[in-house]
Amino acid sequence: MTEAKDRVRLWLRLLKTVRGIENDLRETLRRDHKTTLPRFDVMSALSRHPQGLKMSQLSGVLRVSNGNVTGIADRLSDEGLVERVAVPGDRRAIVLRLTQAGLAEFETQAQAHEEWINERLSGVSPEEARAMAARLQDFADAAEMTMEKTTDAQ
Amino acid sequence: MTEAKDRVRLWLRLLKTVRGIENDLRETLRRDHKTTLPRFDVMSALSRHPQGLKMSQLSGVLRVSNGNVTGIADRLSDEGLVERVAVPGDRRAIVLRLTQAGLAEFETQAQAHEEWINERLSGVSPEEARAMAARLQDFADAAEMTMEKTTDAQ
DNA sequence: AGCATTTCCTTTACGTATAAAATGTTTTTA
DNA sequence: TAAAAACATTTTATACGTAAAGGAAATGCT
Repeated sequence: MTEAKDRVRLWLRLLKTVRGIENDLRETLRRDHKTTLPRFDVMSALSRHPQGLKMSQLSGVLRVSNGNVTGIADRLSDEGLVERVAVPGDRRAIVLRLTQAGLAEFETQAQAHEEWINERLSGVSPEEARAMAARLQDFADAAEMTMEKTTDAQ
Repeated sequence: MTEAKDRVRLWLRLLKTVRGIENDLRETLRRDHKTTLPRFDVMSALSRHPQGLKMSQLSGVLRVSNGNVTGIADRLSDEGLVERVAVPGDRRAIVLRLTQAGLAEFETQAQAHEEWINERLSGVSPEEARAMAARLQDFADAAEMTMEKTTDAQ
C-alpha cells in the first residue's frame, strides 16, 4: 500500500527531475549550438564508433525506432555532419558515420555539454553522484532480470 | 575534471533510467488503456483540480508549451473525457475540466498505473525510494536557487 | 534452383513537443 | 478614451517519436 506510494513518488520525482534538466538543456543546445538532444545523441554514438554504425545498430544503441533514426540522419546529412556509406557485402544495409566536419562539431558540443552538466548538477557532490548513479544502475539491473524472466516465459 | 565526469555519468544514467521506464509505460498505457503518458498527465492534473484549470495554468503546471496543451485537450475533448468551459469574467480564458466519463476513466487508469509502477520499481525498497526521492528533491531545490540567482541577474 | 522467410531501411499516419506568429480580449497608459 | 501594452489561447512550421506497412535484398529450406 504505502510502499506503492513511495515508489510512485520516486517515479514522479525522477520524471520531473529529468524533464527539468532536459528542458534547460534543450534551450542551451538550441541557443549555443543550433542543435537538439536527439541529434547530439546520434553524433555522440557515432563518435564512439569511428568506423560508423549501421542504421539498425544505431537505433538499437539509442533504443529508438528505425524510422526515427532515418529522419535524424537525413537532417544531419543535409548539413554535412554525417554521411551514409554503402556496406560492401550487403546492399540493404547502410553505415552512418561522422564526417570530418561532424567530428569537429561534435567535439566542441561535447566539451560544452560536459561543462554545462557539471554546472547544472553542481548541487550534487561527486561522491553523491557516484552513489546515486550506482544505485540507479543496480535497480536497472534488477529490472532487467525481471524483464528477462517475463520474456523467457513466452 | 573527474567530478565533472561523475556528474555527467549520473545524468546519463538518470536519462537512461527514466527513458527505459517511460518506454515500458508507453507500451502499457497504449495496450491496456488506449492512451498515452501526456494524456494521462493532463487528466491527472485535472483530477487534482475538480473545478478545472485554465489552459495557461495547465501548461504551467505540466511545464509544457501552450500549443502542446491545446492539441492534447482537442483530442481528449473529441473523446468526451474533458470539456472546455468559458470563464465568466474573461472571454480570453477557457477552463478545462474532466467530464464524468473522464473522471471515471482516470480513476481506473490511475489505479492501474500505481500498481504498474510499484511492480516496475519492485527492485527498489520503500526506504530506498523515499531516500532517493528526498535526495532528488534536495538537489532540485539547489538547482532552483541557482536558477533564481541567474534570473535575478537580469 | 526456387520460393517463403527474414532482415534492413524507408515511408506513412499520427501524436507529442517547441518557438514564433496570429487572433481576439483585457488592461494600462498617455 | 484612444493607442499601446499585456494576456490567453490557437495556429503554423518544424522536429521528434512510435507503430505499422512497404520495397529491396539476403537467407534458408526443400
